[in-house]
Amino acid sequence: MPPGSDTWGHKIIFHMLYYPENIEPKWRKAWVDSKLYKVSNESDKPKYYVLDMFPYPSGAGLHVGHPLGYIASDIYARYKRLKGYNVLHPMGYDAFGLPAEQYAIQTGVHPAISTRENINRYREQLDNIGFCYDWDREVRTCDPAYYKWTQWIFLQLFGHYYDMEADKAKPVSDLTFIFSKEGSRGVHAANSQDNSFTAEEWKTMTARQQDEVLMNYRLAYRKTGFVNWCEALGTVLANDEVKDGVSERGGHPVEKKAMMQWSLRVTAYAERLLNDLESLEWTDALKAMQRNWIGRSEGAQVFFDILGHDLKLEIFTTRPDTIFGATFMVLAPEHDYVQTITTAGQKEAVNKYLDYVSGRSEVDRMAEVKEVTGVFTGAYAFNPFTGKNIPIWLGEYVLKDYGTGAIMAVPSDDERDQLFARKFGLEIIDVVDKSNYPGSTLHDKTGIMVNSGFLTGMEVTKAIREMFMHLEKMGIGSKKVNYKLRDANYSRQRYWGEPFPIAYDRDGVAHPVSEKQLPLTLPELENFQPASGGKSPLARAEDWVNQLDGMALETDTMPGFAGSSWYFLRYMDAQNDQAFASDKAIGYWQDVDLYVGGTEHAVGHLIYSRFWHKFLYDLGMVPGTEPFKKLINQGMITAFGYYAEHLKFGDGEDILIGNSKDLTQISGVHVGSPIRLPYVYDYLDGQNRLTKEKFAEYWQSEGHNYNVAGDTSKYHWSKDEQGEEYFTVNIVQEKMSKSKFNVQNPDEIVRRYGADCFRMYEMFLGPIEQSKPWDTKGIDGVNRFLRKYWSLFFSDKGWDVSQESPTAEEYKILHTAIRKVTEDIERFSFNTCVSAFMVCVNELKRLECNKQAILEPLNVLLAPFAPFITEELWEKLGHGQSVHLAAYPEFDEKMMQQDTIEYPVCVNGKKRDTVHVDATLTQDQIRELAMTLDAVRKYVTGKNLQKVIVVPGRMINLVVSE
RNA sequence: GCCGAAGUGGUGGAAUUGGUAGACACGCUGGACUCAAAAUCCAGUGCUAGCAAUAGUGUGCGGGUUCGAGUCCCGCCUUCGGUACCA
Repeated sequence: MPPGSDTWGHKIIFHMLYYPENIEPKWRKAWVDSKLYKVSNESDKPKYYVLDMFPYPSGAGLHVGHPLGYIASDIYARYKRLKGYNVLHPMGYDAFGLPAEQYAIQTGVHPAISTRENINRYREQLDNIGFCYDWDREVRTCDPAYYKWTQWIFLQLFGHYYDMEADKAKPVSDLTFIFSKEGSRGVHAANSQDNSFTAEEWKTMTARQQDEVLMNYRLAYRKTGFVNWCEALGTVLANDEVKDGVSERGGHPVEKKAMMQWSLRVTAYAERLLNDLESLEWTDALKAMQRNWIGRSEGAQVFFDILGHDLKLEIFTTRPDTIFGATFMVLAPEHDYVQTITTAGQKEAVNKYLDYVSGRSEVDRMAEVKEVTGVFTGAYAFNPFTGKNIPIWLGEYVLKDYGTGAIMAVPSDDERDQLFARKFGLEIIDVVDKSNYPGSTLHDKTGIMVNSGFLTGMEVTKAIREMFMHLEKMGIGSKKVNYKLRDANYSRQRYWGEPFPIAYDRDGVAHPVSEKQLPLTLPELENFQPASGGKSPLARAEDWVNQLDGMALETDTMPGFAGSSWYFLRYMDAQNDQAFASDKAIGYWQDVDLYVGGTEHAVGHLIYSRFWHKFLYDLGMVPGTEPFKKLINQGMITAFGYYAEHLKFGDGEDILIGNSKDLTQISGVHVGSPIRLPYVYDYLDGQNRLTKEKFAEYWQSEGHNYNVAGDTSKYHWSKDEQGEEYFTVNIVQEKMSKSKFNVQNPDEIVRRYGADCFRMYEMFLGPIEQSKPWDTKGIDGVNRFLRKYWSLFFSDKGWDVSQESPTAEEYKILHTAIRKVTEDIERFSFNTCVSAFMVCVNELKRLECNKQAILEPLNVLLAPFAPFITEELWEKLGHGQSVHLAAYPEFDEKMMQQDTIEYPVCVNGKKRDTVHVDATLTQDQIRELAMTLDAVRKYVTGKNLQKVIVVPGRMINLVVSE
């Protein structure tokens, strides 16, 4: 409807009605022109840093799930500004990543170009929503001016080792100095392999030998790691590109392949990462996830002799007390000793088993509980306590990177060991008597030792202590702390990531590229296919690789978490080309006060960032040991997915609609997956059935035929009593992603309802931390609210705001809202804030309140949620300065006083009546009053009144028995 | 498997410390205005029985603690996130 008249031709004053399209573009521009959201690094105000987890700019564009957290943090940032803080609230892009490279391989479009396009689109979409970001501080991890510093920090990691005594990182030059004075004896440092050498030996080593020794100590170091290798595709695959042991694309076999990889020694920081969790305002759930991820356990490192070899088998156990029950050993299939110790007779069986395991993912290996697998190596170890030779097996449930990759199996006291022993007929000796501890599980460290030599008769806890002493005395073991946390694999055989500032000489010794040469930029490439042997495409850019005289650059690139581990520091001083950020800027902003992002980053990103931050702290480059003081997780917005499952075909065999060849071709969907029917919702009947008739309509409709075939004659339809042919559609909630055709873009909503409505609707959907399905059904409610709010300021005459003094009731409504909204913002309950605004506006409307003394503070209260409408009304109220620079309204308790309180009257906990009670009455007076009520008499007559419970201000409960 | 979270009307959700279950919305039903529609406004709306007053029942399932349990305890079920190369 055009503004100015309605369809009857009646004149209306157009600004009396709320049209976001008349308001929002105007303020969007005005705020840019006036640099309203520009943040200074100098201010008398207290600082507050509100950070969003920056997005990966995918080709599907920003979807409605992204802004959920951004809107919440935007509201909080605006709220803090109104409260008088200098608020840093920046945004940027995590712009390196696999999808852009995949896209480049498919289309030939350079990742830099597609990424730039995606970023531009993201920016447009973000701008639409009215965020208060200071865009002058934007960062892009793929920008050389940014990744120069990612490379620089890597060089620091490369150039440092972890001194366990000082409990901090120190320069590798300190290490070489000590080695040349005292040899390895003088060093207590985190390392990959224990070495022992004298100062003399150190000095006589070749450069290459010294380099190998130092590599064991560096915080960024090289070691052999395993990758998912797909021979058919000639490339290394990410874990989520592998499904059931085959590549998701094409279904080719995938195996584990050993490659020399860079790693980061995050384990050196394990203890600090664990201990410092306490100081953080994170949810207990998140802290628990981090604790479990770090997985600290105290136990014993024990060495067993291997018969017929000059080798010691190192194992880690938390239950050294059960060593008398250790009847066999299990090694990870990838264990270094496997080839050495396997006997000729077992070679074939072992190789067959290794083949099987190489196609198994770690999740598969851990998740398999019903069926244990393993193979005997033919070798034996010696158990010095029982004096028996015990067989050494391989088993996939033992992982190479956890502990030492080998365990002593105690089948009596470990469930998996027990399953293993049962399956392969291995000996089981009971060593712990738990009969005194009914209800305790195998896992509990309780019971009395039996069949255990000198430990027999001891309590488990005492036996553990006793055994530690014994092992040390015998010189075959010691107390040790083990972490589940593993060093981070830091190499990717990809193009679209940060190049390593590392060059190898002819001996293969790694040298840092000089800082002056940073950034070491990516070469231009035409072809983004991996190079031969699964190497990064960079290996094909020979000129680039050999640009340093006599040296060859590393061709792998850094992983996604490199750039995202420190980006929050760059925002503090984003333009700096002398340092990653100036001391002054870091000194002012310190750390992130509030960090908002998804739980999916609970362990990965949040462990690595904390690790980098602690490292930079050790180097004196950041003032605190933790980057993120307070953190809240936003839930995911899911989409509804519609699936036709298990359709019957002709002979009764379970199949899908269409044929499998089409499916693979059209969407890459696996055969055997349920078939997706995008946007089918409108065609379903009440029981979620799609009838044959409706299917035809669905098929005709635009854009719906992603993976269904139009020829329905091949389908097997179910038939109901009326002869109606149909199949049932299952509705599930799932992640939004381009490949699922379920991405919902915010643009359309913003265009139709305005940004204010979109912002408030996203908040209104539910608690921020909960995942929930996207559905626009309820958006009209928020839209009506905004129109109603707008209408408070207008009457038939047009703009109509009164200067009258408000009544007590009006003040109470306002202050109820101020209290509720403020409390709820503080506890990040934004959905209930929106409800509180609705209640407030409903009540003011009922009173036809148009008084400035009420509407003005309310407008400021609403400004963080709906920045556009409030700015417009603020201007109309006669203010020359932005509402976003106003002062937050103060709550006044005096406005809340009430004469009577409404009490529910319950009998045995069930509500039977309500009563209004004078607010000044005491508890006893209320109790007496309750007895006189008709409703009470009815329930009490003829029964025993046991007692009357009065909870002041809350409720009255009568306890009655027969 | 392991770690973490969630489960409340037809739908999204509220109930902050153990104290009126279903706030606020959507949807639906009826009504007002209109030639009609849209928009707006008013009323009703957990379920079962009943004309009604009312009664019973009700927060994933099974137990328990309590005057009182969505909330606490024990045991399950289902869904979602992570599980180390998606970001």
